[in-house]
Amino acid sequence: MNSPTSGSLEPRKAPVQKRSKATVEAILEATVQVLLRDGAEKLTTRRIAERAGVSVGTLYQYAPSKEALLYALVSRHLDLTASAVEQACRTSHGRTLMQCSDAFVTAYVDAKAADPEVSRALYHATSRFDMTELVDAAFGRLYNAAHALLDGANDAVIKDIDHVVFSWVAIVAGGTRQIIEGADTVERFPAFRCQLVKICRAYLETVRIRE
Amino acid sequence: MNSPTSGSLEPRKAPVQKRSKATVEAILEATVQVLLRDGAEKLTTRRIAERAGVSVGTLYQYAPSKEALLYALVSRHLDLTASAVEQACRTSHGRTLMQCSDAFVTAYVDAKAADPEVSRALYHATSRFDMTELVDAAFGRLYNAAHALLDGANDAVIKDIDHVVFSWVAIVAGGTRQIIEGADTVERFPAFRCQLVKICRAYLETVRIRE
Amino acid sequence: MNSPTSGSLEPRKAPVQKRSKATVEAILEATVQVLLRDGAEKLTTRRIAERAGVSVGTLYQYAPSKEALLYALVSRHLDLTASAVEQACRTSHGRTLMQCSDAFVTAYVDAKAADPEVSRALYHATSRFDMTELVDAAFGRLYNAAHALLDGANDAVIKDIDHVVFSWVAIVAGGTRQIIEGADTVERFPAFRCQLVKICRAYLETVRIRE
Amino acid sequence: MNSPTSGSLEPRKAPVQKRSKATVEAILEATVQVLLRDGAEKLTTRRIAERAGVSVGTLYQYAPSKEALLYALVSRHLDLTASAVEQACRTSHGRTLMQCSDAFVTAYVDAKAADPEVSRALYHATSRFDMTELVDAAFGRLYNAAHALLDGANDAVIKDIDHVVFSWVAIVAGGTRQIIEGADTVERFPAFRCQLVKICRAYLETVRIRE
DNA sequence: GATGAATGAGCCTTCATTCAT
DNA sequence: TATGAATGAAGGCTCATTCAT
Repeated sequence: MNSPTSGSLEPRKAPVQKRSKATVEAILEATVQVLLRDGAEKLTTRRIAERAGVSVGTLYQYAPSKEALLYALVSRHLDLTASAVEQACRTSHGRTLMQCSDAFVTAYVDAKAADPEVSRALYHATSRFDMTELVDAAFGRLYNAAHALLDGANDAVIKDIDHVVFSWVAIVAGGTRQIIEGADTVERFPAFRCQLVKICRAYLETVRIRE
Repeated sequence: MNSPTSGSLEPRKAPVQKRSKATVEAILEATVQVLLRDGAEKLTTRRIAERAGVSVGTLYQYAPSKEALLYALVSRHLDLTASAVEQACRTSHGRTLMQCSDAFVTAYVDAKAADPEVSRALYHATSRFDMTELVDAAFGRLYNAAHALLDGANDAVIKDIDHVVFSWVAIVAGGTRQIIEGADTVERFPAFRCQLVKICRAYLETVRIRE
Repeated sequence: MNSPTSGSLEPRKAPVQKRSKATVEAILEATVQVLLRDGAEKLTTRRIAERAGVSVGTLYQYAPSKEALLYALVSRHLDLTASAVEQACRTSHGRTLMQCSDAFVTAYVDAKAADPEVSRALYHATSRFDMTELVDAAFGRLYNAAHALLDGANDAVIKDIDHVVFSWVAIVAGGTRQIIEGADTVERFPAFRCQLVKICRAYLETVRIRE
Repeated sequence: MNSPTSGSLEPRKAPVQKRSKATVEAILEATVQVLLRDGAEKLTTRRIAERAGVSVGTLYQYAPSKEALLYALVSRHLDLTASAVEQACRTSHGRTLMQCSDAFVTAYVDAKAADPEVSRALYHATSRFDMTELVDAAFGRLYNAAHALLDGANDAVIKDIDHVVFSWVAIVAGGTRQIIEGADTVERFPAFRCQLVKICRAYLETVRIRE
């Protein structure tokens, strides 16, 4: 899932020791905090280090660059989401179309909603720093998972499956982002989740070929 | 629609004279150009002024800050979109639910797809510089338009209309953004548009109360 | 005489206006001053700007990098020296071997001794920042000039002229540098100059083939 | 030979134990290696320690600072050269002027040419970090040795001996440096050495008073 | 003694913004 | 009114040096 463009985006040293591990975690956590409180604009290495309670030097001992920090953070987050969705798809493989739909939607939404603040911060990071590759890779995984899932539904065949998958993922991911980045995230989320389930059921119902 | 955080985001002088107006236009246009060609990263006042064929000094005569430039640009873009959607909603007021759905969806999508590159650039700008208020205001308009539209459908009453509107707008706007910011915008767009129409029809169908 | 390695080492803007020209001059002069007073170690852009009485920003308006500053300075200095020597060689072309020797030696030494402080500063700069190309180019000019000069002497033919030129230039340039970088530059220089003249006469006398 | 400006430049602990001595040696050797391979630009304590196979902490146990390392290195190198020259002078004491000349020149040149790469690296180091005192001290020894040597020549008395010694040493040392720092060190060196011998003979011949 | 994680001063450079011409 | 030279705060990052383990 990694393919750095220039210069390493990999952590500089493996956090073998406990202390180090904690430091790395603190730095990543601080990055999110700063992103959240001060915005991507003010996300400076000094602020990150400060919030993490370490010096800039220490920060650079673990991350080769500011960009790499975001890269790591986003990579991890996307991986978590993709994994959760893949897992759900595997579990629901062979069930009914409606069950598949629900599984996919709730897995994705719940993954993003688990920590909406973090999700929001990383949405910011993603569009500020070019992370196209990371995002594309993650979406590739989602497409594959969704494709396999629909293919395996035990009570349906999907017409025009490629377009369906593409559009389905788009509205699930895009809709979710819309909510999370929006003004009143938390309160509205449960209702949206509920509606999104309906939307997807309704949609897939229309593109199925009953068997 | 404006409520700047600090300092005015309004143009410094009203472009009463023709020349002024042209200059303002050139500057805004240049801003988009730079955004498009060089990316948000390299969007500097010097570049903008250069591309616009004026000096930095002149630029600052018409815009109080770089941020204001983006603000104006995004504001205008969002306004265009919202207006297009409002127009479509007005036109389709009192028609069937399906007609309403199609009208809303296609109006929104087409507004964004008219110049996908510009849309993409402005998505970037939006998340780079905090423009929450602008975005929220625009969404407010969309919500209102959608609400009125559904309310006026001549063959349906919508259950739980607030949540429906909220979620509907979310997937339309979010899905569209997803596509536009994605890797292969242009090719995939028509197919997505087509599916999105289906998705919304199917959804609204399920939340209607037939009359 | 210029062949920058990476990134431009050329001045960023041509100093067309008087003010600009003065600024550029002040910056270059300041660079020498800092080099002299604080040493190459402490040659920072901030110090240079400070001493020049301008801001760092201004400094960077005229020089794309700190390295370029040194590059320009050294380039100019080497060019002055080489030009002076070439001129002297041209003037003495066709005279006696002893006259040629004297002309070359005094031209070189006097060029370097004109402002020993500056010469010293630039010796430092030269070995601190890689300016091999500049130095090599300048030496190339010296070799050529010396070669032509000896070739044109009206009362001698030189044995093994390549080696002679090479060694001759080496001791003239090297000896001069030694003195200038040494502890008591000023006092000792005249005596050295006088001896160097003798040295070179004696040497060339031994490698001549009388005609 | 040492009179540091601030802080001691002496090793922190006398390397009484064998292991210590070996460590010190490894560190110094590593310093040269890094200087040679990576250049003075990249001569960092971390790299030195790494190459020496010790930790930075250990490095600082034996050297009070990076500068001290270079100081020690240069000091040793200059001492070697000066010693070699002194030895040669002692050996040739009382011989003919020409023999004395040859002895001095070849001793110096050969000392520097023994490992031209190291010499070159240390020339760099010398002008990078202010080592005036070290260099001056070394030259003092050379002057004394040369003075005594000429004084003791069995077939000549030198006119104006102070100036002669000064200039003689200057061209020998300066010329040699010129070659070693130049582009094509190795190939040209033998020829230069040969010419330098001639130059010095010719020179001293002209300043002798035959007895 | 040895280690290497942590420190933080300080470096080079950019760029939004101002203001004298 | 237009210009663009000048400003200087601020950013990312390095590296000599220290000190708890």
